[in-house]
Amino acid sequence: MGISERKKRDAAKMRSRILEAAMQLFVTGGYDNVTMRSIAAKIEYSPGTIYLYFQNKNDIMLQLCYQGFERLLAHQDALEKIADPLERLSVGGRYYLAFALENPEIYELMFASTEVLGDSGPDEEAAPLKAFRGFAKNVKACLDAGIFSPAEAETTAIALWATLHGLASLLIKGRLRFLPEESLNKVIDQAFAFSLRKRGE
Amino acid sequence: MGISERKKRDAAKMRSRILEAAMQLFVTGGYDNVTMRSIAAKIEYSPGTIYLYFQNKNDIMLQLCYQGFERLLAHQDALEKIADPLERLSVGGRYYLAFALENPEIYELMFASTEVLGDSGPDEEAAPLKAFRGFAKNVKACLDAGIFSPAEAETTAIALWATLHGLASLLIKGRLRFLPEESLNKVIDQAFAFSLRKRGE
Amino acid sequence: MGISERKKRDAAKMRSRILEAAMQLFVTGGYDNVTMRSIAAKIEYSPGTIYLYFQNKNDIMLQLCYQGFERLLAHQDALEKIADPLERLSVGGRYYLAFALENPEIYELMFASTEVLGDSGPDEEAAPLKAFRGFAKNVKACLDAGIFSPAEAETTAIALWATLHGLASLLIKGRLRFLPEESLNKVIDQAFAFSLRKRGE
Amino acid sequence: MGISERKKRDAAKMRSRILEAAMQLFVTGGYDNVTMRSIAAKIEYSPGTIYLYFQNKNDIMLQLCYQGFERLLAHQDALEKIADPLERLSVGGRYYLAFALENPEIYELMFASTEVLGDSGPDEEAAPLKAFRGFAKNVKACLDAGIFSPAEAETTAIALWATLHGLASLLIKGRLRFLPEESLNKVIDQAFAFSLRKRGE
DNA sequence: AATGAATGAGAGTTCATTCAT
DNA sequence: AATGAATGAACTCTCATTCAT
Repeated sequence: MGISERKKRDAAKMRSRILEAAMQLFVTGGYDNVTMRSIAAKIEYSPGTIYLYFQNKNDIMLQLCYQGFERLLAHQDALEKIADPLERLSVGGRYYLAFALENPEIYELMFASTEVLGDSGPDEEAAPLKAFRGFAKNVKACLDAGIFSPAEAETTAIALWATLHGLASLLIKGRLRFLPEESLNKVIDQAFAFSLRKRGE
Repeated sequence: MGISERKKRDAAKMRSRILEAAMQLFVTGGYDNVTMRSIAAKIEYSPGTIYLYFQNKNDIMLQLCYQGFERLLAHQDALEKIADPLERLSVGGRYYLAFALENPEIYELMFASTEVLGDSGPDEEAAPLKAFRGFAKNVKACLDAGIFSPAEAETTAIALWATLHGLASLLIKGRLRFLPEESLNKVIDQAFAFSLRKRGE
Repeated sequence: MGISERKKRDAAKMRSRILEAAMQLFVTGGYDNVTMRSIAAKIEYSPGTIYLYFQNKNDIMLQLCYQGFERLLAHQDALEKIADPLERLSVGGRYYLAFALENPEIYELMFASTEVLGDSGPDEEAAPLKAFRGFAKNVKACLDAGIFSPAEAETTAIALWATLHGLASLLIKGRLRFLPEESLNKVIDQAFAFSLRKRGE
Repeated sequence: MGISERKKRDAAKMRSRILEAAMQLFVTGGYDNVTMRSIAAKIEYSPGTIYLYFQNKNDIMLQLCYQGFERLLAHQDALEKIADPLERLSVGGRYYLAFALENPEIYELMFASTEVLGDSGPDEEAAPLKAFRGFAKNVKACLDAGIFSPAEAETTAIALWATLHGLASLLIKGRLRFLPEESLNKVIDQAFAFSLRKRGE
């Protein structure tokens, strides 16, 4: 029994190494930089070996995607300590944006690619959905606290999420580059604050 | 003169046919599905012929992109008739979303691709920027009318644009597929309305 | 009759323009820079037109080659004024080298290409042969003047020609680049002088 | 260990096969006749396979080039046995010429192509330079022995090398085809002898 | 005489993937 | 479990040349 467990552990380790290598390549040079060959070279195994641990290239990217969600969710969990719901939402949003801008490639993979997550059925969307649920919970708290006008929590959450995702996406793709560098952060902050504006503000 | 004009027309027609073919392929399977070969096959010409009308593959995608902007801007111009600024903004936003959802691939090309528009300098961003400026003008009108709290028009415009873009992007990429189909439209409407909520609403 | 003559003149002019354009392109960027398209563009005619005046690309290069020989022969003719045969040979050689280095591309075409002159029969070699004959005549004069040991003029001429051509070729192809730039000219001069050394020198 | 060695041998064999195929194609129809596809067809492998053994087409030609230099240098080494410096030079020269005429295409690649060796800096010219150095050493011996007039060894060596290269090049390119076939060899011999003529000869 | 649209063949190169060992 | 040689299909793009007009 010890043997089969060790084997399992070895296999998991190998998967990790492959994912780690893929991630580094991915961050460095984008999707096209991740070739099965280059991953193999990085972990010093042969290309064929990778296929013992992953079905194909897409499978690898998918796992990378899920890893990204896990990191994002871990961030979100840390928010629980913050008592004020609006503050929680605000800090969470900033986290989200920071994550996107620090890991633009991964973020793209997670939220803006069809290739990897594909047109999969609704059930496979578990990861993005889970991330959203956490977010939505915070929104609901704001509604309950009377910070936003009564509305469906989901609707409001979607609006806020869309704003965040939109900002992230526009920034990553350089579509806000017309803004002067120095005012960029301020504008982003204000834009997000505008979305969070309370009633009567 | 009749001859040269006919030739010009023929050439324009050919460009149209190529763009049309490229578009169809693009919509079907994304950027990678558009190969010079496949376009050629679709229009029943040899691959080389395409290079008589376009510099290279990127040129084609760029033109497709510009066509998209033209259509979008044309839509925007039609808004001028609407007197009420908030209504104008609201209708404009819905237009924008509808455009994105009706031409998802093109929309992606326009606002969410690095490949085609590239990492061009701020001055080359003319087309997306122009679209934004029209939008920003409407936002300013709302501010002037006291609908939103006094704030920098640009900031507010970016926030609203980001929301729209975020909604479009999430929808296109199927990230909101967890919503029941029948409530989708309502939710989107409400989400956008939330973003546009007036002071004290 | 006037008409047909004008037409002949026009045709000749056209051939000249094409050759001129081809030459410029050739000198600028080598053989690969001369495409039928580029020639056509330069003379502002369509590619097809060129085929009305030349059989094909090779034909053009061949004519360019012959032009080169004509220029070289013109140079040689100017030598007749020099009385001293060794001096004549020396000056001629320097001319030859200078021509090669000033027109490296053309020189290559003339003396170091199979593609253009091809494996043509001995009779088509008229031009290079003629150039050689002029050279050989000067060599013979040296022999007659007792400057070189008695030997067949042709043999001696070939030896000297080979040296010149070898120098030209090595220089053009950069195979003497290991020599310090400043001593290059001196070495070339001395090398050629060595070949021309008189008996007992 | 036996296995890895066999693999090494197999790989070396494969490289040889590719080079051999490339060489044959090269000799048949020059540089342009060597296409990756044609090599692949000749060795009955797929085009991609070649890239497992060589970086690209130029790499293959480069190796062919180096092989040529190795063979030439091997020839040169064999000269050491000859005591008389002039004789050594003479035999060496004949070797050189014979090599050039027996391997005209390779010779061209080695000494008269920019494409393969390129416009590399002076230090990359190692191979041609090395060949020249051996040659220059023999020339120096002749000078030391008083066979040629005192002069810089390098200058003299260049003069002689140029003659050899010139003869080789003119012959390869058929520029001496006007000579009657039967006297060709005699003339070449004499021409080279003329270049080697001693003082007072 | 001139056009210029069109072709067809082909170039080098890259890659995910497979499979005998 | 791991290899790594091999594939085959695909890619973008270029060019000399032709021919109906």
